[in-house]
Amino acid sequence: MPHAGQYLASDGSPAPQVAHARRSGAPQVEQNRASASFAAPQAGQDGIGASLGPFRRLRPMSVPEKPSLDGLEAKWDEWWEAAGTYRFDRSRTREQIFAIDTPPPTASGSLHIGHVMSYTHTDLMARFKRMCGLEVFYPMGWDDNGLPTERRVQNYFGVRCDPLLPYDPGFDVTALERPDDAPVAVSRPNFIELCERLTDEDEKAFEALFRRLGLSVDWRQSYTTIDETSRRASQRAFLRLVRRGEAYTAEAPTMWDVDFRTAVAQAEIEDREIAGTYYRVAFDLEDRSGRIEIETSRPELIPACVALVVNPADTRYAGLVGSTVLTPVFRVPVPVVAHELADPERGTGAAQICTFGDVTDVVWWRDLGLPARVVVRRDGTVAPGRFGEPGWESRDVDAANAAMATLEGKAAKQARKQIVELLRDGGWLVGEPEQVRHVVKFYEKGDRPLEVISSRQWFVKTLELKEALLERGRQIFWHPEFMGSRYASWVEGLNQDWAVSRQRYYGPAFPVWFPLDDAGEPRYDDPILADESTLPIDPQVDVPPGYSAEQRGAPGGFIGDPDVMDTWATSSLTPQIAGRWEDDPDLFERLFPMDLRPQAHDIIRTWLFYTVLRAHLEHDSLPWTDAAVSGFVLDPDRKKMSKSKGNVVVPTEVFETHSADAVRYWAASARLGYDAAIDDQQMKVGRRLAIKILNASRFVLSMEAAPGQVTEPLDRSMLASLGRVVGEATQMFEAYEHSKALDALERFFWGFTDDYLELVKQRAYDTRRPDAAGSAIGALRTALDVLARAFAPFLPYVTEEVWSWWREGSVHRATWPSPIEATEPAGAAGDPAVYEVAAAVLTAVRTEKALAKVSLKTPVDSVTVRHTQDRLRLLSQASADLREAGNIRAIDQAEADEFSVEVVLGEPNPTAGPSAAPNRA
RNA sequence: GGGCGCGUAGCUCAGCGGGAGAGCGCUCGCCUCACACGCGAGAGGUCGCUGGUUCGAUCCCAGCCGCGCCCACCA
Repeated sequence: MPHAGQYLASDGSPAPQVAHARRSGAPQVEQNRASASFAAPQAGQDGIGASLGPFRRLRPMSVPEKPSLDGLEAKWDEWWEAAGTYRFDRSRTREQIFAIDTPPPTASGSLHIGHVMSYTHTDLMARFKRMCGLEVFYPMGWDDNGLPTERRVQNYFGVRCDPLLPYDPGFDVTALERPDDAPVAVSRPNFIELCERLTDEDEKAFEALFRRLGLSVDWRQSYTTIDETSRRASQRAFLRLVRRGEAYTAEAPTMWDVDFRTAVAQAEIEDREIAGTYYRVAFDLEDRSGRIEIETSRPELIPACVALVVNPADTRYAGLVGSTVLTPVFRVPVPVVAHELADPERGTGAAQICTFGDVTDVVWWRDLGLPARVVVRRDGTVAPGRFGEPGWESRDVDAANAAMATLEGKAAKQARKQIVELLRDGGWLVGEPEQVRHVVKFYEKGDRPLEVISSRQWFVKTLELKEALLERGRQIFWHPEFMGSRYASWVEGLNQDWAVSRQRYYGPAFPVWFPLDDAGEPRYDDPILADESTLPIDPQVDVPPGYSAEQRGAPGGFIGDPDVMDTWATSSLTPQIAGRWEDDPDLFERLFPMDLRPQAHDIIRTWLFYTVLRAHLEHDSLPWTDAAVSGFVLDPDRKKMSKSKGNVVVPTEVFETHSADAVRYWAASARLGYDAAIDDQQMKVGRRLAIKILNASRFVLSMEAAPGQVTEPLDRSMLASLGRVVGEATQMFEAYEHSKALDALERFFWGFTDDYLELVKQRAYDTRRPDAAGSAIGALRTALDVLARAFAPFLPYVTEEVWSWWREGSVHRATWPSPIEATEPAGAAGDPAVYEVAAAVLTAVRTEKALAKVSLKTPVDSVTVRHTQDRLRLLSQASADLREAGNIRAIDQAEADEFSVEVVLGEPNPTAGPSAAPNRA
């Protein structure tokens, strides 16, 4: 990792060696800032010499002979670090600061090209705001806690966490013996150490990649979601939720992943369509007067059936509501009940209510006050039969338990197969099972359908806040605007409070203990909360106030809450964490609420939503004013990239192939909110632009004549046009339309090199006319100065390089150009039309030459331009330049309504040869 | 089922009430003293479909078709 300290040690010089004598002094942020006030060369003086003073003495115009993109990234990354170019100055007040709530990428696995695009979008805005004079707070965070890391550690080291094991201080993972390849059990503290070790490596790799991308992050502000600050903030915020009654613990049915063995929240659930089977099953009425048939895809839950439900308006079942049926196989008497949610159109119109098959079951169970008979355990297997016990009534207890014995220990699929046999044998299976595809809920990271399992969890109240949260959403400035509707539809669809506890290991613990009663049973309704001043704490290690360590687990003593927080419980506090909430109130006050939340659209319902929720509850405010939402990166066939498809683009490879500036150019061409295809061609275009900037700058700076006052109408016209473009780009940037800002600038720039440079080239060389030459060079340098700054957010490396050839400090601390500044050197504003019409005629001349297949050097005997009087008058002001650029002997004008150009070519240049000459190498 | 977005040149996309555009790709040409990692030019489109509003519609309105995404208590 390039690092200022290391650099000093190895080089002995206080700043990186960048081949410029003027950089031999230690770069200072203050100096850079001072140079930011430097504007374009002033009219009437030597714009270069006057401004550069000491630089000119030391090294008059250091422009490389053969400019290249090679090596720029390493060189400037190092220099920016040493110079502290992107360091945040915390002495600024809130109004002077632009604070960004950077997304902390999951530090487990690898960064992909989607990160590259999204983070580039953020960096564009950071650089723009910084150049506009705002002090940008742009930290980086790493999201290292949570399941992805645990899973990766398990696979990487071949271990699994066993919380019952004691810590082994001498544990050496490299010496692990793994007979049978089975995972080795390690203690929770040892497991966490492994998590830290692995994420630490990833974080280094991530930083290297982001530095290469040229993110203008202040790396001193970095945090991780497992570090002490994050844990303290998470625990503090949680304690306050509990104290305010906004979080509570309860035993309740929750969505549960049987593989990870943890509760999951609504936000982490996704629907997947999978193959399934509908079975029609008969329930006998207790009075033997008939049967009620239901359809179910989960017959294995029949032992957990507590009622049948029909719609109250369904006449087919009207007389049956209130009667009792016996469940098949298990002969459990259950009532027939009515509920609005029962859909007469589905299946037979009657359904079994089980504890619990899905969320609807929970609703019915709650609304109707039904008992619970749970048969699925936390690992997803069927529990032993308990029929005959209280609450487990059966008309044939032995048969019921015998049936359960054949199901016990089986996972859903096997149990289903087994019970279908029992149903068939008993004559309860009606007709043939029907194969269907149906939608089932999955944990987004899981492989098996979710179960609904009752367990004790911590919840944050969200349902009662729907309206307030919708209003918060309306207060956010969304970029693009339509992303606000995603947030709204999510909030509207909330159906459960946020389950924030996870039965996992690698995350902030709940700063809570539970007292044990005399029987040693935890009193969950009476938690002992940690003191805020002691945070962060680990309730498994630390002892609650008023207790001694020996009382842990003993009757009358206490136990620590064994769970950890949902990863979003921490990352929903990124503004508070990065802003050192409560740890550094002075800093926090200067940052919060922040300005910008950048992110991708897939985590609106998680990260964005939860962040809004937390700020609402804790600060009664929005966490930031603006949300900039990037789209996804698709492969060239517009398919989503995934490892399984093998179409994943590795960021380091595209940097190697195209350069970081080129990759940024591609990313900047994509608008916020819209998906973008990975596009090699677009990166090549970006690379071409970067190289063109090098060459054009070199060309302009290598002209020997002294820059002078910009007096020529064509020069003034070009600057007027530039001023207009700068104004447009500024407006676009402010509207978060970076791609349009880039487009406007790029369009101007190519015209600048193709037309303007060609038009004034000869004059700029003309030593016999110093005023005319000086006007061209003055205009060229002003344009160069403005363009370097305007392109700086997009192409930080190449713009810094060309800036360094003749300017002091960093271009990234220079001021964003203003339209006035661009046109100022021309005195009064020029008329953009001179440039426009001259370029149009030049193009017409070129067209003739191209169609005649002759060299562009070919002389032109005469050109007749027909145009309106106005335009012809403007054209005359550039006709000398035009004649030189097109090698034209005479330009005639004729008034006409329609623009047209007549070109009479002269004799071809004898050395170049006409198109007929086959003199190819 | 509800919502959002998108359908414009081979590709990626801009435009949006009155001339259909850019870049790439393609074709042709040019070693023009910054750049051959370059320069110049050309060809190429009933602007998804159908109606409506308008003097006039790619652009506004309605409906339809197609694609993508988000949301939803589809037993």
